[in-house]
Amino acid sequence: MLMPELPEVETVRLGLSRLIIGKTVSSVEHDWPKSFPNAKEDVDQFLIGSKIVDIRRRAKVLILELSSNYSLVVHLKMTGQLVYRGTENFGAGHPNDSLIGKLPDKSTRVIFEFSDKTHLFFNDQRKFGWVRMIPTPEVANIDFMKKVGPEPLEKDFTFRVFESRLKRRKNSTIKAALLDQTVLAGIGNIYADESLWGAKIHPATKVADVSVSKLRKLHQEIIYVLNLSLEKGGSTDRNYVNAEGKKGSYIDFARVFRKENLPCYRCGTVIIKTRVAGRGTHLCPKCQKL
DNA sequence: CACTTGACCTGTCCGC
DNA sequence: TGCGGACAGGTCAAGT
Repeated sequence: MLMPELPEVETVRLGLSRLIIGKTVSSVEHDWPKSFPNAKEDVDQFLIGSKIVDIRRRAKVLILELSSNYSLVVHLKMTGQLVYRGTENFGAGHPNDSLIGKLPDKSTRVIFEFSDKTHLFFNDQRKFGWVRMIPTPEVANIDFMKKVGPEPLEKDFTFRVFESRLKRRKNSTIKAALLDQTVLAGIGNIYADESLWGAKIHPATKVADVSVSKLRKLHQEIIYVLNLSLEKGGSTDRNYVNAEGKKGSYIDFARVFRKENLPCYRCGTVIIKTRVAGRGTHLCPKCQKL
């Protein structure tokens, strides 16, 4: 599956910003209620005929602001994709750097058509993701937005802030804490494993047992791996693609994620895969001791 | 309140 | 080849 985390969602945001800002929605089709739950009368009133005026991101959530003062709020969860197709390549085949062929396909849940006859497809194999319309001023009031932690790539994500947010999870494992979106925003399974390897911390270490020096290193590693991945257009593990349907390349630079049975880049010890916080977890048993 | 587990889904892979 | 079960892992609800 995919696992869109902060760098993947930000890559989609950048692509969509370039491709669809200023376009007017002319129609929408959807076949799975949970993928797009809004009532038809709201769609007709606040979506059809509205322009996309801005695209923002908070944590792993995308916010497509409409001229109607509503927003399309999108969570890709594990297998969601937002792919734009212009008229010139509508229904196009399968470029080498893409995972997507003709659209719509069997995982297409929502199709937005713009007034210039181009389309935005929301694909989601496992149907965990969703798109929903919310009045723009209310976006900040949804529960998730009120509870979500700081953005790790913003300047205000200092070590002090990180340390203070971790206090709420001092009895859980450091991996569970990194995955907790109320501690900090945007980390998922890939970047949790990658940053813990970088800081030489065993993922099952209790937060309270991680030394201050290792926490400092972890804070730096989180920022480092997220920036590196953003530079590489995110990670395509199985089916993440950007707004043009293209893959990201961070996975080629990954140091532990999906590296089980391969030598550790630092010490050559064989990387193992285990389970921590209910997730598949990759680590070097020599560099990352409990 | 802190923390863990199960549910939500579909597709793939592995062992028999 | 077919088939059952484990696994993939973001978030929320429900349970301890």
